[in-house]
Amino acid sequence: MYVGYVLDKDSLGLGPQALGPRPPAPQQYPDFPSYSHLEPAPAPPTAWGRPSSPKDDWAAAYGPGPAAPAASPAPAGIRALRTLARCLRPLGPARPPGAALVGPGTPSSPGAQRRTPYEWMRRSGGKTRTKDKYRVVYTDHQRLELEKEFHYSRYITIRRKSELAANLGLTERQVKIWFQNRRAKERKVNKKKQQQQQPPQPPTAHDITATPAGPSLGGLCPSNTSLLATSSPMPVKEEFLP
DNA sequence: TTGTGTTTTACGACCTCC
DNA sequence: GGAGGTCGTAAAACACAA
Repeated sequence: MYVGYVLDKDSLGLGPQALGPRPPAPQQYPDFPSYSHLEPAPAPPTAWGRPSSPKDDWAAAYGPGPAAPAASPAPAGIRALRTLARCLRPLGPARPPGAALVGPGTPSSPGAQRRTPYEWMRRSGGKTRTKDKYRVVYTDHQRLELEKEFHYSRYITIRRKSELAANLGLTERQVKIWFQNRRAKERKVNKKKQQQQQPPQPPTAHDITATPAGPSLGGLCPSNTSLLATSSPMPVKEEFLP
């Protein structure tokens, strides 16, 4: 997910606070003064319907019991919603807001949890990830919050990771991996952008030594550009400031 | 409906830092 | 040695053209 997606949320009524430098207001996190996006909203609609759990919960969550009910079977109007969302989202995500977040029978716990039962598949010779529900799809709310955090800082602190995981019903491992994937995605986008801007040239040492923290960010949309332009090279969380 | 391309989660391998 | 970084990749989820 990316800015375009977040902007989508804006267009859908989530408000401008969804992006950009966080206002200094409500100090929900004393050590994180500028962070205010975790409004006391209703519990995030996690795909698995429960708060973050220890890794050992996986087996229980994926156990023999019936899977969590579908978040919502795609209604007739969903198509139209998707089309609309796509129009609003140049680099749109795979799943638009409002669409079914998880399919029927979606496992109630993702990430590290699924490590346990599939261990034999991945480790042993015939490793395959083709057991039903190899991965979950994060909810819009989860992605939005992760995106906001990402736009605040490309690298999440341990403390924020904990908080975010708890608030979003994810594991810390999932948050960590999400950030890793998000950075990878950003690098990919930047690389693509760079290649489009300049004609093909043989790789130079500069290309090879480009640092992840510094590249021009925000090629995703105008608002993102302006947002990131103000945070060069990288925003620094207050807890890291002298 | 189906085939195909893209995006999103998740992992393993490997590296660096403390 | 453990945690977390990048990189490469697998596979599910999804969009869309044919």
